[in-house]
Amino acid sequence: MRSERTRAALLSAAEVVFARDGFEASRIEDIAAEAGRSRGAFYANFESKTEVFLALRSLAALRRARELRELLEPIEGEEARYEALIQYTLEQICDTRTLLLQIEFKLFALRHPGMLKELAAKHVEAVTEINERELAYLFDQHRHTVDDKQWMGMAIEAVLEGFALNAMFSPESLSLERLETLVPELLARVFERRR
Amino acid sequence: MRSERTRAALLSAAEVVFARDGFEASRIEDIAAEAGRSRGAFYANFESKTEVFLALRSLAALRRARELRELLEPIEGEEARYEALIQYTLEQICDTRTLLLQIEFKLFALRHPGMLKELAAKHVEAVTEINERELAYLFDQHRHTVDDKQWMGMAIEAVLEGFALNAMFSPESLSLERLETLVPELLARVFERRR
Amino acid sequence: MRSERTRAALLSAAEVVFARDGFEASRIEDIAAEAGRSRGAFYANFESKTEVFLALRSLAALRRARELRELLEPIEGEEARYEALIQYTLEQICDTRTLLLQIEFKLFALRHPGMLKELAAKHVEAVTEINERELAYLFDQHRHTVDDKQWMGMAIEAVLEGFALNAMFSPESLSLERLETLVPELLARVFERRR
Amino acid sequence: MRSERTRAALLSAAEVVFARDGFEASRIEDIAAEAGRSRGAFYANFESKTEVFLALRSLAALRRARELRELLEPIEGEEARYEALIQYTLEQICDTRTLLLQIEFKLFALRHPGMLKELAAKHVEAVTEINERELAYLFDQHRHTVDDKQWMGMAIEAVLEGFALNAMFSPESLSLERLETLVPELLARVFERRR
DNA sequence: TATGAATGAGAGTTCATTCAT
DNA sequence: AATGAATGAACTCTCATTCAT
Repeated sequence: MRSERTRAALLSAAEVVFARDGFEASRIEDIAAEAGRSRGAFYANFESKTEVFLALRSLAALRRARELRELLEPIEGEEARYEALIQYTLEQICDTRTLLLQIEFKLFALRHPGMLKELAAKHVEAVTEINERELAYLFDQHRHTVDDKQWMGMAIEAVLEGFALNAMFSPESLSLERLETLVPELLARVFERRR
Repeated sequence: MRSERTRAALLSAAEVVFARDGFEASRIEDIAAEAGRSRGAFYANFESKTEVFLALRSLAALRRARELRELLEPIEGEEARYEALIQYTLEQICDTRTLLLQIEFKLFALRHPGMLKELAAKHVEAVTEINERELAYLFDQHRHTVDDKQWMGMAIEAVLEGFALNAMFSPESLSLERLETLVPELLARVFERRR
Repeated sequence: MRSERTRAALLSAAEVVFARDGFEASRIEDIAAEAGRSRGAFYANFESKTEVFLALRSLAALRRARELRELLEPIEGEEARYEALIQYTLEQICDTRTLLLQIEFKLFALRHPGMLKELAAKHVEAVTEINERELAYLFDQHRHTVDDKQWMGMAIEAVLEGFALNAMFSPESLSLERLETLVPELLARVFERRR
Repeated sequence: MRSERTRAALLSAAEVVFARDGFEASRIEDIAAEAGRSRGAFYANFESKTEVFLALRSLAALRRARELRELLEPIEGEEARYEALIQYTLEQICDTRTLLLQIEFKLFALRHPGMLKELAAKHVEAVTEINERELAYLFDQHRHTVDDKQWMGMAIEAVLEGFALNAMFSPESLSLERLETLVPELLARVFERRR
């Protein structure tokens, strides 16, 4: 269907523009232009600026779940899987667009108290579900409760977002090499692993 | 002088409003109202929204340096000082307003490429200077270079900002108690300390 | 196309408002209202107040050239043509809107030194081109150089603008009848004609 | 008195600023600064922006009358006086500030219909009075009525203003030398003199 | 479904004017 | 009389959204 492709193009464009300019400063016109479409096409596919922004988040969660599954499924052995997971997480730090969008998303939620509870719940659920479904077998089932998985997921995001933001802000101080040794160490602490 | 008080009131109000609404969504009118002043008073004291925002950052850096000095000066013994420093840093995570403002500031810099280099340099310098002047004697002088102090400072900010943002976003997942044990552990890693 | 009509309506309205209120005192809102459109329609068609103002000038020059051609083409004989030209020029003095706009335009140029050179050059070129193309055959080709045509064109404008402004200011002192005898005499001097 | 000097300084500054920027675009702050005074000093001496602007006109008329008297009184012989008068008038074309201010004044009057009648009457009266008192004996008393003197005065202003404006706008087309031959010729026509 | 002209609320900013000092 | 901080109305311009096509 024509509109399916248009919708996808707009979402993709929105991702670029929101990450680049921030939610507030992003203009519908720029998103439409980035997608090679018109303002009208935007409003034929989405209710509002807010709607696309939030739609983007759901997609990102789905994408991450799929990526993780595809990555870990073929790997044998808990240790190897753990290594792959850490590696994947570390790589995420380079996906600045997604991380920036995620920071933006959380700031947005914070600034719209009416939506905060719902947005946070949905987000945490998505994160935890990934952990639960994709990663459950990585952990000693007795050591980690559902509750553990929740805060661990959020803690990983906290580390990723914090370092991504600051590395973008001052690549001189936080070089990629530094991150490559530092971030895995911190993540290991979160997972309560000794390396 | 009247204007001295007005300027201070406006800065204080700007801090509240910028943290609450974000830089882009903040309206001069709201800042003025929060300060009990008029829009005109704002423009008599500041060139633009951007100017106050950046002025706020300089003040925050100064404030942090002063606080740290006042905290550590009277404390005797390296270990006690380190404990106090970690404690102070942990407490900062509760100063959500300042942390939110700092995230906002870094996003702002990222989105104004023309200013990024300068803003980042100034910020890193401030952070490093704090480390240099206030914290130098805390560390084994031979183990840490100036370069170390730079990235360590930024890494601490990364951790603080990441966790502050996510704790605000989802206090259910990242409760204060959790942070109180987790964050010091991570900071210890950054300082390469065993606890 | 809708926008074609809107643009024309806005230009027409701008002419009225600029002449009535002056460039500086003219409000976009008034121009839009005069055209029966909204402020937004204005900015969809023009970059700024300045842009419309200058666009108006180009149009006026074109209009004048066309009017002159249409007037003089069908007339046979140099003397008859000269009479018609003087008549046309005299009639222009009643087109107070255009003259007021022209004064306003020259003041604008004077007060924007960065644009002055360019605006003046373009204006003089337009005036001279009219003289060159439409009026060349009216003059003894050996007596008038291109340079002559330049200053003559500007001198005519000087007389028209000066008298139009003062006649509007004080119609009691400078009545239309007075102008009808005085202005042609002065123009004759400019053209170095005896009547 | 202190305030006398302040008032004079402000008037003088206003002349500069109004001529340079036009009435609408002129800012009280600029006038005060040009006079080395504060906004408050301005409002201690004048009611409003409009008031100074109009006050300036009265002063200019007085100044011109005095200048003319001082110029012509010592000259013997009608012909010599006429020459001096023409010379004086021609020189006025170089006093662009005054002429610009005069154009601005007439435009202002035109755009404030409520004041137009009164302003025009006062202005024409001033011009005519100069002619009447200072210049009466220059003319053949039987040839020129009061009415004549009125329109002649205004016609001279029309020529001066028109040429001054256009010479400033495009000095390339209307050079000072050209004006020096052209303007006296036109003025002679106005005075119905053969040269 | 898609276009893009048009809307209009609302933003940042300016500045004539007021007023406490 | 003079200062200059403060006011607030009014301005230009932006942009999410609507709507005729």
